[in-house]
Amino acid sequence: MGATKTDHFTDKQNQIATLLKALGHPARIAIIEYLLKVNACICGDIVNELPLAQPTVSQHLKELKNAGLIKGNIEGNAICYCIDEKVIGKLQNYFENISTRLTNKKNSCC
Amino acid sequence: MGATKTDHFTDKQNQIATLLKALGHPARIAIIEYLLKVNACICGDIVNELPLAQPTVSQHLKELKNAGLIKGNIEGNAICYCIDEKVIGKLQNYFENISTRLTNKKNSCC
DNA sequence: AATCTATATCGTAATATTGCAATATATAAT
DNA sequence: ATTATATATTGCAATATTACGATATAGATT
Repeated sequence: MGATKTDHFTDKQNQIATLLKALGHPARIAIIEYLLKVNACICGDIVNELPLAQPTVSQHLKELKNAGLIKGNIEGNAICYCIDEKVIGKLQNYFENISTRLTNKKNSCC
Repeated sequence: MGATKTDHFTDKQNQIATLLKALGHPARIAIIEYLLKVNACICGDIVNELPLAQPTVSQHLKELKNAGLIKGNIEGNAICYCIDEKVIGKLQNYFENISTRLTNKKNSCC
């Protein structure tokens, strides 16, 4: 096999999994953190920041874009990349919800 | 290639990526959500909850355990699985931090 | 038009992941 | 001791991911 059985899970589960999978690689975490660090949208520059070849970076950017985590606007002959706040908010809420439910629970056995 | 170049990134980036990668599969999200839903540690039961064969579920549980997201205590001839609150808290903080930094930033171009 | 710069796509090799049948292990119950 | 139950491990096939060289594309500059 090798193909994930997405059809057996709920849409929400698949959506969250897709987002987290997209962030589940250090290069893509590094991209997100770089976009944050410069505190602006980046036009160019990303390839030079990462220890990976240009096609590899391009591929990682594509995956982040496909997952909806970043947006890319064409800006002259460069592309302006930005983090999508909404999606990050979604993830924040997801983990916040889990956290509160865990603290309310008072684990008995572990 | 095919092997992730973890050595080129910071420890923190690799740690976060490892956690998110472990959660980047709907079956593992479903496991976490089931552990939450029953509001207790689960001894047994998980295999019957998921639309996957027992060895597959066992493998997913192992990955969650390796990433540190769940803990498993042997309880008779079953195993008692629980979510590790600390690690979830870490993820919550991570996304909260990104969120606040994003709202402070007031995206200019996107 | 020719050239430069930035990014994307193609092709491909190396490796990792997903899923499961078969089998092993280990405790519980009879 | 034998059997039942729960979970893990092994082995393997199908598929996905990662990485990059080569090449394509597209706007900017000269």
